[in-house]
Amino acid sequence: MESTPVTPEQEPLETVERCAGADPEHPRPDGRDRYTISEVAAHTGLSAHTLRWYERIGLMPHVDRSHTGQRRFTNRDLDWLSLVGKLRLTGMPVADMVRYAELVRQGEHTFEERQALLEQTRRDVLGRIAELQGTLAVLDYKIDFYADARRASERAWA
Amino acid sequence: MESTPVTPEQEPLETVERCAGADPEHPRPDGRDRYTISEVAAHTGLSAHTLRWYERIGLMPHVDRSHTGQRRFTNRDLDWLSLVGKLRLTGMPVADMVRYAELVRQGEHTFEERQALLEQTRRDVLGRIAELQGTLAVLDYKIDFYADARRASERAWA
DNA sequence: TATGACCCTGAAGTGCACTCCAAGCAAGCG
DNA sequence: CGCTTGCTTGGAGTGCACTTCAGGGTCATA
Repeated sequence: MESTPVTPEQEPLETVERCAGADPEHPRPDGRDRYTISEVAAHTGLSAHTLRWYERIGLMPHVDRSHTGQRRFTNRDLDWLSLVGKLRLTGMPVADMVRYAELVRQGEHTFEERQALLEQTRRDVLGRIAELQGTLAVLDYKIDFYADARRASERAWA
Repeated sequence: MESTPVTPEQEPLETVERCAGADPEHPRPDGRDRYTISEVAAHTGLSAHTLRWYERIGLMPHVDRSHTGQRRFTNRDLDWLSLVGKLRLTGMPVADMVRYAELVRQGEHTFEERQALLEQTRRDVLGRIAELQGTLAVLDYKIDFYADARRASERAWA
């Protein structure tokens, strides 16, 4: 018995939060729009604990509740979590994601600041990729060294 | 007054630990071979605390001491730290670096395991780069969205 | 209606990689 | 000689991102 009917006019939360990060490997459980916390946990790979914690620290845009107070996540929440998952993969600290969530809550006049935040993140990601590629050079150098040394010592026994 | 003369025959520690990760941006302080902890901190960017901590957890191959018990790092230590720095950039956990350091201490018969460890690290780095590139797609998508939206709203005022 | 799986909360705990602290020794300088 | 600066130690503290706990309430099904 779910008391709260789906309010058709929720705050906008921008279509942009909807379409990015379509996730083909975890197909959304069919046509429903109200998921329990464990369903969302299974879908996102986050633990139920983590989902509650995200909500507490302001990283979720106000999750719906059933008449008895249990969380009921919507498809919009799933979309948001998919974006959060991507931002987490960038290495963005949680505090910055909370900041971004705040900006989204504040409406369209924060577009500029949101864009700036994502552009900074983009630069960080590019830098990190470059760093990692730098480590690959050293890794390859040393892997080759060990491979050569082992080949040489085998030849010595032949 | 440095008591311990530089023992010419130290344990091998393999030439490979010497040559990888030559660091052109922090030129080594000229021809010396005995550095204080703060010199090494300045050179590596690590704090003196961290250098002591590295030693305590077994991530350093036994650092030399002056007659009064102060640490005296050698060029070999600097080389090792430069490698450790690279491994740290890969995201390798400290525990794994300690494992690698143990293998180095144990001598040449651990070449195979060392190679395997670095190859696993290499795979991890490649995976991480792919992840990051995946996030770039989402970032670019959303940055474009905000840029377009802002351009559109500017046009609306014109 | 009873049972077992699921959900709720606030608070405390965990693991990682440092980072800082207190108390003390040692070297160089006026 | 005193002062400052730098080094030593063991142990405690920090920040982050969860994770677990204690002590309950709720839901579906037999």
